[in-house]
Amino acid sequence: MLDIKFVRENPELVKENIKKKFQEYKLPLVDEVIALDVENRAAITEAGALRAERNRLSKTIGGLMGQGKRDEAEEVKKQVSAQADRLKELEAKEAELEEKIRTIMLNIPNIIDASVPIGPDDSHNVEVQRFGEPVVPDFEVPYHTEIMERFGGIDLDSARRVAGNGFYYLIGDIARLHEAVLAYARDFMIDKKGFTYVIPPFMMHGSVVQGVMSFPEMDAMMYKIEGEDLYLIGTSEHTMIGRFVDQMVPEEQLPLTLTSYSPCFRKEKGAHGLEERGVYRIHQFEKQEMIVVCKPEESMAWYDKLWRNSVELFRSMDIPVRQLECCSGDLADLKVKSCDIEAWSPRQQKYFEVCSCSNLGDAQARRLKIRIKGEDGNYLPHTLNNTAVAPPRMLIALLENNLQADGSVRIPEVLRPYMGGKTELRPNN
RNA sequence: GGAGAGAUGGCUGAGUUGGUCUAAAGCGCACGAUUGGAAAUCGUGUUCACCCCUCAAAGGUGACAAGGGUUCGAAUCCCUUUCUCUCCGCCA
Repeated sequence: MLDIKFVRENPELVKENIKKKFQEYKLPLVDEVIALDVENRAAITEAGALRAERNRLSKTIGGLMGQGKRDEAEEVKKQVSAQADRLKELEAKEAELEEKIRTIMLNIPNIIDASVPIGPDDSHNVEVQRFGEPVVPDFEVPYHTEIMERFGGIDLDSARRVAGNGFYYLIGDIARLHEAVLAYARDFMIDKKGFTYVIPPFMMHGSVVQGVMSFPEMDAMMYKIEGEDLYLIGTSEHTMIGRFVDQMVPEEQLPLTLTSYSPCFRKEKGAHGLEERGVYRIHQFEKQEMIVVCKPEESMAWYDKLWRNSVELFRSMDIPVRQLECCSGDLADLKVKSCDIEAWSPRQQKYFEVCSCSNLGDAQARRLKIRIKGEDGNYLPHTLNNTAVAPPRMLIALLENNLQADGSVRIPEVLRPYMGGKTELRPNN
């Protein structure tokens, strides 16, 4: 979310930015919101003057009452009452205008970074760099659930009976591999990158949900607990960032470099390709996440560090990846710059998304009123987030890339301590 | 889940028969005086958002958990919600 003052002072820049994002239909919003802002400030000024007058008269009444001059006090009361209607009218107008302005501001996209490639949709995203050789083995790589089944590692049929489509039982070594990946990623972020490990709440109040996402997003993603004002989180970012909403953070604490673990629950309403026989897009998964809150001038450096962390992490598990930069049209409105880290799928012989790294600039901080108490005054920090690992989806890449010709799966060295020292998984039969 | 008590500035904490609350006092912090330097002492200052404004200053409005209500006027009275503490119950 942009600052209304910024829009007021730089309307042309904001419009240029909207064009870059191929959202021409939003252009009229700029002039509209500026007009509403003028009206709103006029109302605020007039209401302020009326309240000042009311406060002054009320004090007079207090004085008169104290002296026992009841009749005179009654006279002054009438004067105050005379203004009451106008003030009420203005207050209603203020509330209405503010709501309208906020709604529009939420729809005006953040100013994207100058380096973001321009394009209308995800087909124009740009592959920046590949890391590791995308190997195509000379044997057939089966569908990921089939690999898991060879180890007796997955039961989707029972999961469907118990919870419905989009859930899974992971069993035995596959379940253990799932946890190994999370534990390794956690330790990687703690020990190698110096991030602070956090386990946040996995549920939150409706007011927090409304703070961290828009209504359509909420409707499409969030599960609600019946009879309670509680929602299951769709990502730990919800409660990790929610922690700072309306807070003033001392500058000494920056940069906040956090790595959080949580299960994630998503309705995936309207999402195509909720696959019946896989764990690619599902209602429940687990994620190790990176969150950074930093000074504005440092956010781009952190952005580069964050996506490189993901690359390093995946390469250490022998998974080839590439960095795919989101073009302007594919960039969510809140984001300044964003890229996906995609893992190589030998079966499909293409890359698929496993991490998403975003620099939100100060948009999220402004929207959620997260502020930094600095030496030279207060300011809005920049916020960033990135996926470390999100299994079971990432297990698809892990299994496919480490599958051997004889049907066994090699366990990457870094994961072995978390697998009881095993070097490979052997099929049951 | 039941009963009771609470939520006030960076912290502690007064204020609850509505009216100089323009939120006491203390601590902390910043600056200054004093000192060879420091401690102690003394003095001054010390929330945020918004409006007004070329800038600054001055001024204005709002904010005492959140939201709503009563009133000429609410930290104070009423309602709803959230959270905290104590006791009981239940529980990994």
